[in-house]
Amino acid sequence: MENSSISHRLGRPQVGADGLPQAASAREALQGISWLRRVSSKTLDALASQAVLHRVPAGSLLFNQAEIPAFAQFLLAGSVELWGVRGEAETLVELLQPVDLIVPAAVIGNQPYLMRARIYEEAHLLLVGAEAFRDALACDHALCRAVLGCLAAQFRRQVRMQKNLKLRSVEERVGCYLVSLLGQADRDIAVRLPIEKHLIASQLGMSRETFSRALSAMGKFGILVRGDVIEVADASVARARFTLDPLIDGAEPIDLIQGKAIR
Amino acid sequence: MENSSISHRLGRPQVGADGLPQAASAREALQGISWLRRVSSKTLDALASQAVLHRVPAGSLLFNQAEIPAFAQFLLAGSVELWGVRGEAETLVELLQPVDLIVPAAVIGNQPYLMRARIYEEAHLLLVGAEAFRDALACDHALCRAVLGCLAAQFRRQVRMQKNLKLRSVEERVGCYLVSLLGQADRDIAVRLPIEKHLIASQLGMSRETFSRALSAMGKFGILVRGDVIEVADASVARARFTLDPLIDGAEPIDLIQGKAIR
DNA sequence: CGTCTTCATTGATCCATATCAATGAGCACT
DNA sequence: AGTGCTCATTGATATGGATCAATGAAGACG
Repeated sequence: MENSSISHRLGRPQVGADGLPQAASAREALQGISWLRRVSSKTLDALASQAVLHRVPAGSLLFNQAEIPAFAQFLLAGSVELWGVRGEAETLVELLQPVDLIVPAAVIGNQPYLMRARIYEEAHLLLVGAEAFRDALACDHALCRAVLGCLAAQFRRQVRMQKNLKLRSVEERVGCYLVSLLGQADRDIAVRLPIEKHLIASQLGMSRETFSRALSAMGKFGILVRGDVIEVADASVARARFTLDPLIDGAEPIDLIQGKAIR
Repeated sequence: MENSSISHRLGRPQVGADGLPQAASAREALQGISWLRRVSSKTLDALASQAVLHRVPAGSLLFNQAEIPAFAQFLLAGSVELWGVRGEAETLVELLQPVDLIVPAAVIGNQPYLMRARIYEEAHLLLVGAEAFRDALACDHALCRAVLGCLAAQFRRQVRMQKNLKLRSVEERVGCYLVSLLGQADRDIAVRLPIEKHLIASQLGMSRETFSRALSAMGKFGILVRGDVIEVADASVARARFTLDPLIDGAEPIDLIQGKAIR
């Protein structure tokens, strides 16, 4: 894609290259997951002994809808598309970012997956046999709490998305999406779209064509999209038109279980 | 509303009347929650000592969006509307049925509610101070597992709804909704809509008018809606047109944590 | 360099769905 | 009976967004 001389705030995560601390072993990988920090070494050992560390290339199918989970999968690096499928049609339900669990809700209850999972950016996964993972949940309280926090964040992201879909028009969804990408800065911002446009369109619940048209229409609010770079001379107009709602657009902290220290 | 002579499969849950075993005390109420059955008496005692049993009339506001949870609320009987609100507009995200926890995701992480909760049918609630509940989660492993199962079911319902919204047209959503109400029977079925039409419309993500029109259009498939009763002479046509997808329309078992016996 | 492929844009068109407005039905209250 | 209320229906109309089809731009590859 073309690239102008803009150098402010750019930086799409490069597919394949990851700057994360490389985990040499499953044990080290588990150790490095911040929201597992309160889990005992013993349990981490037990999990690690059952675990496989996997590097999975972009495009790989992790699992399909209706499959019964074979593994609990920790996403350590890279990213994972979660697709809802119905016949020919499919929709991007979420794009999972590390570090997270890949649909623990299905694994916990040994229920069929409701979504198809595909690797977006080459991923580092840690796989634990589903049964072993459930056993660990049954044995280790701290692990259970950690997963509870993780799942709570996932639930809240779903609620946010349902509100976004049902309470906003296409233009608003696109506008808010872009504004949320901008961050704090107010003048002469340039940000790269983090993923391909057709993925954004699907996630926002519209066709690519509609998304494309909505992007051009953003010019009215001072947002110019050239290729995968969005340029904003003055963000105030856009911010005024597309007021972010912290109860829709906000981020969800994964690590909900804090120690007593937080109070 | 008018009522024909149809007597098959009728029975909207009567607002206010509940046939459930009346819990005289918080302790008994907790005891009666099947998915807490593995939680120790000690913890149930501890919770009960902090808990208040409440009977709340229809229409009451339980909490608003953006509020920080003051209580963990168990829905023992009745039902609760969860509304996503944005300015003037609001949408019914879910209608909670007993026995369930009311948005534990917010309570667990001490995060602002993303939804407004209102009593639909007069409800029996068990309230536990949020902090006390989090402490109990921190102390009791079995409770933690039970909540994990509860939350997993809630997450999966959200995913189902997002798929329903993004992958189906209005006609399909309405058709599948009605077909899922029919149950097994094939001939001469009459079922009452469980809730008012404007609530169904909001939950399915459409305007009341559109819902109303979609209902009349169901005649084409052998589904007649008269007042709040849907009558079906032969369900085969409707079932053929509106094939239920178990990964969208299925029910979610709340109690995911089974004992070893299940295997 | 040309070709193929993938992804995005753009235009023309159609249809689904929202919106606005009026009417109607059932129900509570006086 | 009459009034007002809520909820649902129905019609007319507008428009948002999907769909179909064609074009374009940017890599990948031989």
